[in-house]
Amino acid sequence: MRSSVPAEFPADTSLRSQVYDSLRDALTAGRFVPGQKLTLRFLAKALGVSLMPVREALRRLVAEGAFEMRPNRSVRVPLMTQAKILELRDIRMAVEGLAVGKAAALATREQIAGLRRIALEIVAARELGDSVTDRKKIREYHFALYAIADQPTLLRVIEGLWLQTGPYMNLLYPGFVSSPRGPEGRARLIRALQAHDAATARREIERDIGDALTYVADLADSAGNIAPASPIAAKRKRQPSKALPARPRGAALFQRAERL
Amino acid sequence: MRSSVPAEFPADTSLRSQVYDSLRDALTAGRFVPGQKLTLRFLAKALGVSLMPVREALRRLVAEGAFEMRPNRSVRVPLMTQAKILELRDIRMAVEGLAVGKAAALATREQIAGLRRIALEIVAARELGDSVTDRKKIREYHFALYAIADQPTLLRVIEGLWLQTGPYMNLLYPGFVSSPRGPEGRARLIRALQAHDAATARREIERDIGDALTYVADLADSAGNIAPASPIAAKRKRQPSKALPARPRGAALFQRAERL
DNA sequence: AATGCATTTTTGTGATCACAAATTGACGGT
DNA sequence: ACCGTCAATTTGTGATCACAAAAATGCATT
Repeated sequence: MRSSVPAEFPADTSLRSQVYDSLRDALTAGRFVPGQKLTLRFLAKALGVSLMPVREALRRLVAEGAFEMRPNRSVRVPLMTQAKILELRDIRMAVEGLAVGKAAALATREQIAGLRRIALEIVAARELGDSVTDRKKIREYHFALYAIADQPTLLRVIEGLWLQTGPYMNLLYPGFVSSPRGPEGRARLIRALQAHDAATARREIERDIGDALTYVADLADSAGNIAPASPIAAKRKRQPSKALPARPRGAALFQRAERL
Repeated sequence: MRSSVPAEFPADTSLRSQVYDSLRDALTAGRFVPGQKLTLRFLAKALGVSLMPVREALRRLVAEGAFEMRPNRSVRVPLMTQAKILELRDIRMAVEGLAVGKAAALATREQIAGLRRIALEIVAARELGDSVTDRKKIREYHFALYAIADQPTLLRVIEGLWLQTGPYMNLLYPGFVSSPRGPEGRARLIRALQAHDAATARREIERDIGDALTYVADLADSAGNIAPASPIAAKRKRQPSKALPARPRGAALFQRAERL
């Protein structure tokens, strides 16, 4: 009886994973300030749970590189540096390119049709200016694509990279999405999948990732980059705040996560 | 003043990280049986600590893919399947190839000299038949190489992949190391670094990883592969154990981690 | 005013406990 | 023998507490 698709997973109901989801969503939505220190008790109170679930969720996110643990044993939101974005760009191009190459060899007609449907939903959301569904569908498209490769370990690695890339992806809006290259690239990629042309498909996804993250990297200096390179520099008295171009306050960065 | 090497790190003294190290070492040394279920209380008693440090260490290892958590919320040692090894092979070729390509552009004379020294120590250990220092030096060589690329995020990803590959690497001994291609490959790679020839360096590391893990994958069927694809198959009565070539017992797999 | 020092508060860590879900084992019926 | 069923046990989860290290605060001295 049991179909290859397990119908429905039991879904983890533990408090720990709920807290994990909350923190992950808050992070990728950019609701934390880069460099912000996160204390267990603050998060526990904000989420209305005890320390334990927060401890475990936070530790997992640290292990996945979403947050970082200082030698002081305190956890903070990673700083946003141009170098890190470029690093993630190159890793993602390599790894997701690998996945797409394998997907090109295996893609079935149905899977390709599914991708095309999602691609249409993306342009629909974009025409409405609905950036939140836009992002959601972009993610859905990419992971549907990588799932075709049928490589669970590879997929895990990619998920980890997306988690680390997540906080930066807000910077794509609204400037980058106006570039009309996205839909064309997806169309070319889907055609390459149909033709089982692994090289072309791979080139397309690499260009996709490369363009987006290069754009984000160029913005990184002017945006949230508080980033002093050394902890020593951080001890310097606050500059008169005139040196930095007055951080874009509207850009949804706030000092204390008020409601997560 | 401050040199690029931070002299000495505070070093984490928490029980949690000690437990983490113990479990990681036991895993990569192959002291766990693939599929073995790990309970918190058993590990806590074996290591002489309470549940808490084991909980956190185990959770971290699960997040890193070293162990896997079943929907039942129990943790077990991942099964060893040929497909997974081939997956890890391809990912590692892509990612470590990327790192070496970057390293080739940056390698200094001193760094290259350091690599050559380690390469010599490898052949020395290998001549003595000392497989434990062999493995240690191989790891040291690879990570010294990747460190040249100076990409911390990339290095983290690679460490995660090595952690997942670790348990399989015992299978390289003693058969694979007798192949004399290793030293030659390292010599060619080092020459390519000197010439800043990124393409050649990359090709060499890919061949290194590819050869080793292809060899391991070929062994996977006959070795510890208990691996039924579906949990249903696992319920089948034990085969008369004649089908499998009597798992190499000397190879340090035992049912219960007696002392870790 | 700025700096050094002692005190207070905050924060992460590890231990212990209570509880519910899952696993195991025994038992009885078919 | 084969399987459901129920009880006993094991096991993960979350809460709470104690403690030590770290951070913040206050205060006195220069």
